[in-house]
Amino acid sequence: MAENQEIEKNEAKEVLNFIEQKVVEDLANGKNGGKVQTRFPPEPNGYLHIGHAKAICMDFGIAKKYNGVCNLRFDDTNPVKEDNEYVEAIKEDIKWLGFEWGNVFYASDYFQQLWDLAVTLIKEGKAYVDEQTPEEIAAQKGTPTVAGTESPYRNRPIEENLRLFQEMTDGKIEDGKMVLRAKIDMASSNMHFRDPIIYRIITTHPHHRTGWKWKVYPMYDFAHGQSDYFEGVTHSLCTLEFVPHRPLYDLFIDWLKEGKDLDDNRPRQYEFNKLNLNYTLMSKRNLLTLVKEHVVEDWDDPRMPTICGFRRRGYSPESIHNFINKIGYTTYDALNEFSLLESAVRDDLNKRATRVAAVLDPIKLVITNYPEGKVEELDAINNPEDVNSATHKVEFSRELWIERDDFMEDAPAKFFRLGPGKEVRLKNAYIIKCSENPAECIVKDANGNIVEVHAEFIPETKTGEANCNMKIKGKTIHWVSCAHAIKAEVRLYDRLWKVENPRDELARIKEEKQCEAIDAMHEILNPDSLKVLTNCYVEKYLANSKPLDYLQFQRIGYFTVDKTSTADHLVFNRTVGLKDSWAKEMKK
RNA sequence: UGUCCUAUGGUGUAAUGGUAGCACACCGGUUUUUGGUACCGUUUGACUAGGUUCGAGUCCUAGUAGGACAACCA
Repeated sequence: MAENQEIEKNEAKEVLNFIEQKVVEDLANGKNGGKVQTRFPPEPNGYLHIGHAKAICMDFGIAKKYNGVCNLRFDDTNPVKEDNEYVEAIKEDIKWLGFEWGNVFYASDYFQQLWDLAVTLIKEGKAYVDEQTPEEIAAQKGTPTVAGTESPYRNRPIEENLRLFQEMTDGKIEDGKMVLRAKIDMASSNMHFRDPIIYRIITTHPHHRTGWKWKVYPMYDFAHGQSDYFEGVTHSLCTLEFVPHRPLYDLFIDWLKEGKDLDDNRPRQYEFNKLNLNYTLMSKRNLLTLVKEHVVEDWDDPRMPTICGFRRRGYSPESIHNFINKIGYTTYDALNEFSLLESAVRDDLNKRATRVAAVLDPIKLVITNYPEGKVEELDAINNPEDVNSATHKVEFSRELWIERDDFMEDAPAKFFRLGPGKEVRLKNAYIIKCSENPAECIVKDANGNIVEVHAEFIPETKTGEANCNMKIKGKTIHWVSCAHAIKAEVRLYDRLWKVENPRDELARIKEEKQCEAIDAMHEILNPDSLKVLTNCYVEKYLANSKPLDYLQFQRIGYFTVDKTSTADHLVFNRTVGLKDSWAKEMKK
């Protein structure tokens, strides 16, 4: 009893990550009037990946848990790269993960406010129009260890700045000829303070929402923090690389408030570590390259680390949540093992996947003492993990397909499947036995390849009947009836990259060979990331399966139906293999 | 030769100055009509050196190692 209480106590003791602890603390102190508001701020220039899922679980999770609101805000300040296609895809992925946003906002909602502030800053002598080339500006920026130098345009008259910025806004200035810069400190140890560019001219691309209205667009750093402020965000959560941006956001808000009431409830930014997964390349830029260069089929290729890729691969949202919960949030730049994600998806799918029979590499098994033409309908449990599981029917007959791997002519001692003199149980059916004499149980073609296996069944061992629990040395193997099974295509996916840390490796190769990203990628791409099997047989029950159904091909792995699957041509994707201690044993 | 951040088993992560736990991975075993699942068990850890303290993984200092920051990207 005392022990049970102790266990309950331990379970009740919830571990809060450092950001949750801050939120709890703020709530306890009555900060922000007890309000919690977060936001998820993607740029609509690509699809969401599992790294975003970590941020989504944080942003939406905090709001949900502490009775707050999480808004979706598209940081759409660069019309050159952004598109509405991505807006819709991002919404779909967030919904699939199971989260609901409060409002949908866009940084472009604030273009006027931001522009007004820019004009105010010019009037206050805090911003100036620079006419130098990007190269000149970059050269003057200095380096992290060497102070920058001031632009010759830094101290031009306010009236002139005002006039030029207006001309930029009116589309009278060519793209790239001028920018608006904040006047801060060219010698700052924080590079972001070295007179950051806050507005640039873009006249050649329409914005996905504002069309051709604007000719000047705010830079991210001038839009992001203020957008949070405009919306009333209380906890502005982001990844570690934005730590040095935080003081800049704070400064802009000070300027916005004209120095008044600076000790306010402004958004407080907290930074956590982003997700790094081994054997996985995460950056949107690189993922875009894979799509554009047709290395993968599309953003939702099941080998992609995108949310839609994992979805098509057969991952459940819950498995992704569980994985994110397990890796946690810290300020340490970690590299997580992919096997942890795989264990999360196996764990979830074990509870929910429907068990079916599929033979991926078929060899014919003839039950020589089973009557020709006879068919029995047997019961197969959908999920043994579920005590209330339904069942479905499977047909048994004289000729079956079994897995080629499940028969060996000369087997090692620990091989408990079929072979001369060996007996196994056919799942949900009978115990069968091969003759001791290889000539009686093996049929070979002219090249010596085994093309058919013969065995006899023991009638009274039918599952559910008196002797069904008869002890035998062999294991239980799966099968499908030749006359009833459906031919199918099965796609076996494996990791896309050969190396554990493709990000670093890619950088190294590019540096060494001075080549393009795509060329470097080809050196570390796993040539076996996709194997298409076209000669597979699945049980008839699968004729009615639908894309994204969670399935377990018994003894093989978890699978789902691909979106390209049709009644005439079934296509299955392998989500993840079952743990295979036999394969491990064989490697020794 | 800057600023900021980080350092706990192989990997990731707990503890909030008081017995270093957990998960994954690994290895071994039990159960099993999935060589799956479940269950049990073994091995494995505080970057280094000082300091504060009755007591330091935790606080301080220095060193070491790693990361972030120099796009008219976000």
